[in-house]
Amino acid sequence: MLITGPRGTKDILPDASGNWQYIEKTVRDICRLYLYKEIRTPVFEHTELFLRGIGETTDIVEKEMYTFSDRGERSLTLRPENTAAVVRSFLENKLYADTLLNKLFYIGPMFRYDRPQAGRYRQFHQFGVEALGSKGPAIDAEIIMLAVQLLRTLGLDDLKLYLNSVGCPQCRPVYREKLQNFLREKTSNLCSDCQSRFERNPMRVLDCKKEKCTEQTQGAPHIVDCLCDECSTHFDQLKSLLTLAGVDFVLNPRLVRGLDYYTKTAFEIQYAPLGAQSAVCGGGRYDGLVAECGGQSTPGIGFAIGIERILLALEKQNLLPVISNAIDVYVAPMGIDMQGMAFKLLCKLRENGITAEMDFMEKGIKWQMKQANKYPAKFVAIIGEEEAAKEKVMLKNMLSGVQELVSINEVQQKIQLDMEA
RNA sequence: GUGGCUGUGGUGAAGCGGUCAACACGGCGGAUUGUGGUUCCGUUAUUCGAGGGUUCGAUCCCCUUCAGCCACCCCA
Repeated sequence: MLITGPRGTKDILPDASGNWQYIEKTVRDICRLYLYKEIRTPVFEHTELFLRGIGETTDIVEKEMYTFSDRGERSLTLRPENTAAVVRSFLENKLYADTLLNKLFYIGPMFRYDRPQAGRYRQFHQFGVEALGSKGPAIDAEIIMLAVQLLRTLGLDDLKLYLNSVGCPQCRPVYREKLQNFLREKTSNLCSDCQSRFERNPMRVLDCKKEKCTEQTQGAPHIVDCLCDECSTHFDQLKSLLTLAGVDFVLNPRLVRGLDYYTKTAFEIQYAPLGAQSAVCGGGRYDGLVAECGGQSTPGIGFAIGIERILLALEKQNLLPVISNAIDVYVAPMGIDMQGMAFKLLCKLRENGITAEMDFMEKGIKWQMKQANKYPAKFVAIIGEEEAAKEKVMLKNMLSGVQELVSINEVQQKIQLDMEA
């Protein structure tokens, strides 16, 4: 039996890597436009970072992390997300000393021990953005616009932007208690998951998709009605900024993020045709995270986009660019004796920036012509005994079928002339 | 982690107890040994995800296992 790749991992094969490069390039272009700079952090961190950053009772930490001890008995974890690591790096490298506002992005693999499904892998890739330093709503709006513009640039519409505010340490406990009071006598009617959520994280009950739970939560108090003045003003300002920017959004009072560090703004962008994996982008504000990681209290906001899911969406909509294998010249030696001359020509063409290929399989002219046609090649430079004797090449234009005998030095000129035309 | 469906060549797939394991694409060879895209011909699965069992006989039935997909959970 062959050794297979681990469950939930996927090879990005030659035919698909072009699609990844296309997305990565689009991401980088947009980030340049918004002046977000790339940060690259390690794929593993001290386990402690995620316990503190993401929250010990979150599903990610409780059951989805790849945690192991290294040979020095350190507990390490393959990053399940990258915000905590960016914050760690921000503090460790004192990025706050360089500028008041740090605008960063990352793109790379993340790891979660989940049950695999289409659009859900154990090693998956996220593009994410983090802005550290500003507490005002304008940066929230910018971040959301970046996500929206990226998805639009890729050609995706039919996207829904859901928005909510989850409050801050001032107002959230007040809301939490209100919600618990509302749910208290209904707990017996909730699903078993929600019964345990009632104590631990009552806000997640609102997020439950089970019909009986949704029924019970009809008329539940909304957090947006319980926000403190600061959070409420922030939320109102964000909404008006987004309206000014011309983006549609849907207020979703039930939207709760799964990571503990979120405060105030929470948002999610969904692409409905992906079914259960429709959440294509998720993010929000995390004003408490930097302090939680041991730094000076610094506000922050960010989001992450799942690249596999974007790819699925683009495939579904037929929005992926066609990647061409076209080449300028195929050099075809007729027989092994001509190989040296062919190779010399090949090298010369490439030195001059001409996309060229030759036969490495030592096949006949017929096979080589077929190959040339497959790429397709604009020209084939045929080198037979007769041509070789004269230090010349039979240059065939594959489109017109016209061929002429030219000297080795002329090949390049002929091709460049054609390329300009 | 729970439940369901699926697993046949490089790919897309028929077959569902005894077949030579269809067909299509692709690959390779030829017709056309100094010339491609069309056409035609030939060839391409000691084997049906892996392991075990039932049976005279298993791709087909049963069990185990692995993997993928779908829903839940969670999330990007």
